[in-house]
Amino acid sequence: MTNAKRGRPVQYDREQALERASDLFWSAGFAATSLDDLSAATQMTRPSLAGAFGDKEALYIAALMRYRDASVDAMREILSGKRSLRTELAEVLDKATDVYMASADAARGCLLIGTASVEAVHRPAVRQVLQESLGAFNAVLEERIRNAIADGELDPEANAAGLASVTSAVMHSLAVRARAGEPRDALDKLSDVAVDLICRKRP
Amino acid sequence: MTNAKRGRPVQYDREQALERASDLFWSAGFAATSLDDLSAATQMTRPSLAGAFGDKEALYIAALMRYRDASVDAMREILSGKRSLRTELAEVLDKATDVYMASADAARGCLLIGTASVEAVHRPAVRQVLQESLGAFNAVLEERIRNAIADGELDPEANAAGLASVTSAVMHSLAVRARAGEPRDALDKLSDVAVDLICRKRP
DNA sequence: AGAATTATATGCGAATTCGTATAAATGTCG
DNA sequence: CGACATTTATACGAATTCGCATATAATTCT
Repeated sequence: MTNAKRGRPVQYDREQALERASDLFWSAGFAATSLDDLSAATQMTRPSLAGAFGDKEALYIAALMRYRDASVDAMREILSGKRSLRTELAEVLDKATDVYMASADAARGCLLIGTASVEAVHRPAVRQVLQESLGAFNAVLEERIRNAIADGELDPEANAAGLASVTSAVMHSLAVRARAGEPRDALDKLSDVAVDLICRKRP
Repeated sequence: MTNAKRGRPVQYDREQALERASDLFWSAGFAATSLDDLSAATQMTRPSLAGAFGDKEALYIAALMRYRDASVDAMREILSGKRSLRTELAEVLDKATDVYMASADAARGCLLIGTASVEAVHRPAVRQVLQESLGAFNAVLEERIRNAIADGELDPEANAAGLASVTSAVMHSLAVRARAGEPRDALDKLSDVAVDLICRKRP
């Protein structure tokens, strides 16, 4: 038996192509990004794109998932539990804001919140990825908060799920506000207040 | 001198046209809504649309502003100060969620957050409307919270601007999560926790 | 009544857009 | 070296999309 790859070998780098595609989707959104744009950015012809990823929606979803996986990993790393919850949460929000405002031009916010939200209504597959992704971020937060309760940094009766949900809400808002053009210090103020509120013990 | 309107009178109702246009933009977003769609929904021909509103972006912006003005008014009405801050904030979030999930089909969230965010990056005019709108909602919240501090419902040292910002964040998140397909009770839980957190007095 | 003014109706045209069909290229296996 | 498998290159076609150009309708002013 033989097991080597038959046929002409692929010339593109799948990961790199996804990254370039993400860049376009991230700033212009799904609907305003054409296959020609994607073809030019990835250096792949349209038939190659189709062969590698399927149609435009499939490529978009692959880009969303890659973004989410990397982002969830980065968040989990920060929330290692080595430092206080307060410190780690502040860093999560700070680093998220870095990403949301990273572009040299207008801030692009979060790929998922900023661009998948629009498509979610008419594209069930996108909606599902978005929902699952929001849930994934939230789960990481909730687990870390649960540990903080167990460690006594938060009150024993604190509501881990609820506090995680509020923390998620702040991230969603940072993403929206970044894309709306709000300045960095406005976003930082929100983060500061939120961390204070979330980490404050009961009266 | 004469001052009556010359020429053929307009047949369309500007307000109604804007409402119908908003409906399309709200569910499909700006980029995925064509002028033909808008023409069909408003019962106006494309030249009439152009004459009445300008190009597609101008029509979109008019729809955004109309939506914002109505929404800010509704919010201001609820935050009249006749009841406790806690009660009024809970109603704001509850009524907002009603709107975000009103559609018979997939939830559409907030027209501004759900659809203007994507366009904001490449369309400065949209970005400005979005930013101003977020600010307008926030200002109404902040004023009401300031009153609650003066009335003693909140601590005298409470940070009105900060608490308003967090309340805004929760609304942004409700809008995003609605569009992501999250169920009503998940949104309500977030609202409940947030109101508790925001209205809780210091330890 | 007729001229002037403004709105609506119809339709054209240039440009995009997306998927695929066909042909050429580049590798492996016998 | 030749048959086969798979990717890339080129190009086509059908459908949209948007703005405008031209023609028609409805109203007011003289």
